[in-house]
Amino acid sequence: MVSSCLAASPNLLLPRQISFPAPNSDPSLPTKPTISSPSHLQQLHALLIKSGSPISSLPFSHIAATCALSSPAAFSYARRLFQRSADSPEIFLWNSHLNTLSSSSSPNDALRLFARLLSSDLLPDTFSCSFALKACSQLPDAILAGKAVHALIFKLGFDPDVFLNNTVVHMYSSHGAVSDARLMFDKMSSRDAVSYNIMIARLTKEGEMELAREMFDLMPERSVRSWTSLIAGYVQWKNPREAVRLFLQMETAGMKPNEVTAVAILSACADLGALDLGKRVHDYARRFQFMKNVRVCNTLVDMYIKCGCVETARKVFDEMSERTVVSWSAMIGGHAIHGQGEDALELFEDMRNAGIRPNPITFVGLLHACSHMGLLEEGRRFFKLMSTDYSIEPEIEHYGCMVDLLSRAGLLDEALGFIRRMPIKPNGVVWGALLGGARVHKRIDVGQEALRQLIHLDPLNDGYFVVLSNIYADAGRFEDAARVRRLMRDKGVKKTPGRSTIAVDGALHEFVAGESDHPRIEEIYKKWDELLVELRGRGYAPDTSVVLLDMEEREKETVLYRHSEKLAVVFGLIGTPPGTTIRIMKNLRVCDDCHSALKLISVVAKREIVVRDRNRFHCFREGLCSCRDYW
DNA sequence: CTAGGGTTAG
Repeated sequence: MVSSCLAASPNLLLPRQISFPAPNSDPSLPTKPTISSPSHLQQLHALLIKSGSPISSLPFSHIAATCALSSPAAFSYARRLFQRSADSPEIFLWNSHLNTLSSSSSPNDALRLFARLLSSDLLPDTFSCSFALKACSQLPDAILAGKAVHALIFKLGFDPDVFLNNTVVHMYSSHGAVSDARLMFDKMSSRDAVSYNIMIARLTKEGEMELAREMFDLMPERSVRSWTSLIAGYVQWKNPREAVRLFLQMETAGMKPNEVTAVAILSACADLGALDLGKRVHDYARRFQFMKNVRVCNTLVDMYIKCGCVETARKVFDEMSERTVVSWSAMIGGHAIHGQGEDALELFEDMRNAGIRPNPITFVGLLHACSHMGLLEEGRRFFKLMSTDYSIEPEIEHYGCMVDLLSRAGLLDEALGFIRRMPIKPNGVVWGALLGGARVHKRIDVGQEALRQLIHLDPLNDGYFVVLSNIYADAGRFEDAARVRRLMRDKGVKKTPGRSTIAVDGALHEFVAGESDHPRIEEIYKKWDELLVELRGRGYAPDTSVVLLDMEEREKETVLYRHSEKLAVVFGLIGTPPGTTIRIMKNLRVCDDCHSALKLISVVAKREIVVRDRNRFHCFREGLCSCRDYW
């Protein structure tokens, strides 16, 4: 036995009230090949010797891994084996088991082994402690155990070790103890890039982007991971523009993006509809063999979907070597928002045949597909199927989809009954779906009820007031329409202006309804006037009922002609080569008048026009829209 | 033998 003057003491170094799980005290521990008596081990050991096997540390560690957590007798036998291994110090073997266990499915075992190490006559070294901390980081309730290890590290005098200190910072960070992590970070005698990266990652998760940025700017040397963490943070907190800016800076700084960077930046491209950059990242991913990474492909598929290129998305999807539930759900949802309900449903069959289990998000996609295409019975079937066949209980999103499905199909009373019977409290999305259906089917009564609820649930959302006001105006009840607008004004709710963006020659151009500060606005107006003549010739009549302002008919028309999506499309016509697809993004839903106009423009100008609005995609081509006017 | 970043809906 190794003797040491500290031999009896390590347990005393631990704060009294903190205890590690006692060996074998956890009955819920998964049964693993435990060795109940030393004799089994001895047989195994004898076999090794007889077969002339060189007693390397490999069989030793296997023996020890199985018996170290078994009966006390087996444990002490294992220890005797440890001590006889001549070529490496005993602590090395402990550590290698700790390593295995800390990254296993039950990191608790690592803590149990660590506790045994502490009650032995050996002292843990920096490696042992780092494995114990890793285990603590992975266990949801192990922050106290982590603090105990931290105390031990301090008392054993390991505190100048940067590597170990980083593990401590990460342990606190992984439990969301930001201030403890920060305290440790500040106290450390020296810090490296990893120390900063851990803090940046935590701060971005907390949404503290300014602090994260400060750390990033402060750190002496930034690694690919530093850049990637910050970029991913901006993406997560819906600042994709900043993410892209940082990504371009990163390239300038000569850093090489890796798979994780690609995922983050593709996600930003999806948000922005930045197809050009997305394509560039796709090329890059191909060049550096990123395409075998499922997550890269999933995000790429999503990027193409959100940039209006379903076909390309589907091509990437079809060529993937491996597909997870995320891949299938993304593609199903993609077909759905592009109005390809049948493809979505077919893909679900393929998914089942591939043996992939759908999750709640898969069903959001399927229900979306049904509501966008008016597939009433299929929608009802999926809604039932999710709980009966897959025991997935519908969440608020699923209820929202069902209300959308029913009310757009004209079953407004059923939709209302459905809402009243919902086991969870309906939210703004649910009532908003009902309101949308009420507009389509001109049901003033239902619209009024929906708005009554929405005023409480989502009081600052101007869209609802606008819709109800539209319903009134459409029915010729202009007084009521005006009353809703007054109500809106009294409540201090401002109408969100419509904004449409289009990328031309790599630059993003934004048009705001009614505004005229684009450098080529005169050209745009002129082109529109020419176009208008042709449109009228093909039966276009401005539908001024969508204009809620109090003004003369003539003025209303002008307002209508300055809708952001029209301006953007016209700019697309003069700013891009003939025959190329025009891609627009809009912050609100496309209005009825623009919808009819865009259909005609696709014929007159012989262009495909893809519009991503708040809800879905509209692809205008040869006078028709992919939504089949059901939206 | 030890540490850090990522995907689908709303």
